[in-house]
Amino acid sequence: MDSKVRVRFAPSPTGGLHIGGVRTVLFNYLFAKHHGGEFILRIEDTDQSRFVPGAEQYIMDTLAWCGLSPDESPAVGGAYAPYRQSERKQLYKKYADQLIADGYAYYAFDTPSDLENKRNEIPNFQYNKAHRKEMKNSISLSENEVNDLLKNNTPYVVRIIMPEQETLSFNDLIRGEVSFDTSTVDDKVLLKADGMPTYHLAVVVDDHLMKITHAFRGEEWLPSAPVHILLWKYLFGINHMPQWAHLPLILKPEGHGKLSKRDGERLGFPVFAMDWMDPNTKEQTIGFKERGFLPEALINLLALLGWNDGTDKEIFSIDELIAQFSLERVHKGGAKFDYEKAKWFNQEWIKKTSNDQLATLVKPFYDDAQIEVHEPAYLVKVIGLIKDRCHLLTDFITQGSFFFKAPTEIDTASILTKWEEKKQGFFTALTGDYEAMISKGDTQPTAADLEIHFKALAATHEIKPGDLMLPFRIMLVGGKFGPGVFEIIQAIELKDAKERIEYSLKLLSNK
RNA sequence: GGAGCGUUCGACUAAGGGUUAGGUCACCUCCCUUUCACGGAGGUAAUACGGGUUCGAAUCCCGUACGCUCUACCA
Repeated sequence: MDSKVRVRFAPSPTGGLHIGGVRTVLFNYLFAKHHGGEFILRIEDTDQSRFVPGAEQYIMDTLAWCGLSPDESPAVGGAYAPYRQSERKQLYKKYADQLIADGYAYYAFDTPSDLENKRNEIPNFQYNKAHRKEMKNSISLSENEVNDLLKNNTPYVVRIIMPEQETLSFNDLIRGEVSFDTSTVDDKVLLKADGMPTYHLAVVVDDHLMKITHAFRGEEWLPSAPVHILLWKYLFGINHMPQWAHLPLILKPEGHGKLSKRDGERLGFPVFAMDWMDPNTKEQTIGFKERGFLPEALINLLALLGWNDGTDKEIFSIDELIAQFSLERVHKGGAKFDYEKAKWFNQEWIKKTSNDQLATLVKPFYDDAQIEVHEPAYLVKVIGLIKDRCHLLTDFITQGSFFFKAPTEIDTASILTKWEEKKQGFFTALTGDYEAMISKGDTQPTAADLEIHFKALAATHEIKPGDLMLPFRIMLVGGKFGPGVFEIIQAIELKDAKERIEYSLKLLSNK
């Protein structure tokens, strides 16, 4: 048996965490835990120009919320620290030097504008065998020229020499054998002018140093795989290379292409796991968490986007996912994201969650909506009454706020279509009866008792109860929704019910 | 342009040479519900196209089309 399974998620801290990223984390995590291995978080902050303060913390907060905490990370440390590539900067140069010494890489002194000019001059310009002799580098220049440039501290990058017409293939855990002709990829930069490695060098060096056994990443990385394979071959030996798996992409719900932050804004659903505010632009992006998703539901729906266990089962806990997960059942093709189905997953998880737990989860949403919850037990009771009609935690506000304060918006239009004098009389009598019950001290009638009383009163007024139910409901909750009318009264109690009826009656008489 | 990868109902997917191509979301109908939901019962709806191989193809092979990704001193 091989050594212990070690996988890593290696994001660059440039902004909020997209659900595609969360799914990459998930598959890493599931694979690691399924095999009793370790999951490492490594921060790839090699591009200083794109560094966004707070993004790293956001990533860690998101993983914590999702319940996908790493075994090793910049925050918790580990045997292979540091886990931030910017703090590992000095490590990479020696490998770049080694590649140059071994003839696999070279210095290139071209300035950004040199490259830009070249690209403008030659359509589809590639820095490769065909053109590298036209450029300013240690292949085209004499040894003396190169030494002079280096001595004068001329900025340079290190580029890999892509061999010509060498077929490179590897076994992708998801796709099977994939092969490339090395001539189709250019001489990638390995070490930048600022001394930082590019992704290509850093990923190989760090995966080696951190003893990564399986490397998962998005499908968009497939075309650069030959560079990484070559680097493994040159630096550490191809036999030590981790097993690669390129994950399918999460696509836009309509049209084509990768799901992006913009799609969420356009179509009105979250794309980031949690709220994210860009510290530079102050732009706010909504997250699944704040939209009212349970982390279990987000994990569940992401797992089923591109994977299934081969049965009809769709609801999985994280432990069930760990037990069942296998890369063989991960799809090759991308999957379109469907927000309706996402909400269905959340609804299923709301149903699975106890009322007590839901109460603590829902409470912050009530606080944000400035709805005061005096008694936690009352909130639990309300949740029991409305939970079946909630898809999102935020639905507990729209479905439940009237339990805490009388509605101010009353759909009087719906009452007025069939409103008549005798109904007015009925409700006036009803408030009278409620008043009498209150003064008798009978403040806690059951829903069943209230219904019996209501029907009896309707009979004396010679009105069918059915003609009264809808207006009654609207008076109590403001609109055509909510649980049973008498259960509502039982919950909000008689005094409140009476006041709501009176308020609506006043509105109606003004119309 | 080049390279790589992909393609089953509108969406997520099952079926790995033999099924009336199954399930879930969405949509429609009905039942339940004196509201809205939940729940229950039904329904509409798919193997991109063209060639092979085979007694038999969604499944294997070839071609075509379409789509996606990459083609930065970004990851």
